[in-house]
Amino acid sequence: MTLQLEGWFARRGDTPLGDHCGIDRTMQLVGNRTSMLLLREAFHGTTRFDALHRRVGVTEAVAAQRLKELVAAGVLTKEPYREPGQRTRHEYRLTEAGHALLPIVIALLEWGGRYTPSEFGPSRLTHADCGAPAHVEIHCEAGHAVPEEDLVVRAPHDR
Amino acid sequence: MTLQLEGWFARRGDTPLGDHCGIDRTMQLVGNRTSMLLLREAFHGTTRFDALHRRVGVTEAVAAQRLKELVAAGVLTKEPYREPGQRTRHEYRLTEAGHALLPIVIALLEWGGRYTPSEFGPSRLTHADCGAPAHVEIHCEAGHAVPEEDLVVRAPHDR
DNA sequence: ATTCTGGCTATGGCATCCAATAGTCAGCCT
DNA sequence: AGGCTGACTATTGGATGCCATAGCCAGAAT
Repeated sequence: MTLQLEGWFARRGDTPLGDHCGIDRTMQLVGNRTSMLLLREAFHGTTRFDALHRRVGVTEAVAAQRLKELVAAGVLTKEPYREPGQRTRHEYRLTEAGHALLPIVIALLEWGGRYTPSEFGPSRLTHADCGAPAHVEIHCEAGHAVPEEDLVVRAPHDR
Repeated sequence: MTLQLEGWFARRGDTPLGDHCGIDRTMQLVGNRTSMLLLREAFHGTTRFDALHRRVGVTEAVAAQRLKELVAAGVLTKEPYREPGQRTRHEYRLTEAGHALLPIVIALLEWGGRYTPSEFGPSRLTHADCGAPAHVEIHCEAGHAVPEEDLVVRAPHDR
């Protein structure tokens, strides 16, 4: 009913993992509501400060602060651009590391849609090519869907 | 380079989504470091208060508070049990909704392992049945892996 | 009867997150 | 020249998250 642990994960005592755990490090970087919602907007294609802060529904001060952190964390870039006849502005775009956050964002979206009540239904995810419903899943490189009890977590450099 | 939006998502102005967004609701329930780490331990099979608070590395007061919230959110249950010759204790176990958080937790783990520096390497995930490396992916029900640009997000009850 | 352990609760304080309000600055528009 | 807009910065204040320390209570062990 739970994961299978290997390496020293399996026989550790009560010592906390602390920064050795990727979950912890990820949560410290992007584990707050505003950052996740800003990332949602970035995945929706929103690039400008004004739209970002408005669509997330947060004050400008907070949006500016979180965006600065996300740029520092390397998940967004702030790049100058100019539309013809406009002055130079900046746009926020996902880096490769930022794009790699998609499974987290979609997993949050799916879980919320399924397990938290809302007067509106959940968003539906589909594959553009074939139209079939899409979901976040754990898959192995041999192509199998991996259920929780078949997932092995091996601690780094085994000892 | 971004998601494909359908329904009113595609043509909304600058109105914030607020609680209509599952990401937001999920973050409000479990979007903090301690809750995620407690969930990590739950997936590792840890059920007792003492072990949970020690292995997460958080004070008892905070652990008690977060566990209470997780139970209230319906992702953990607190059930009495007794070992022979021991007094009644309580164990914290994942509910079905709790187990459904696994993709979020694993996605956080994978991203942290790949994009945040650590003196130790990342944890390795494998499929117990075939031994192949495993990852969190977005898949459609027809069996295709869905890249970001082919993922369609349709707003609830299209209008 | 006293001690010990597991599982908490209580208190105080510091830090972070957020809202609300106000102000700044650059440059286009009139 | 003055106003407007986009993109911020600054300040105040409240709520939440966390730590550290201390205390409480039930029931087994002694």
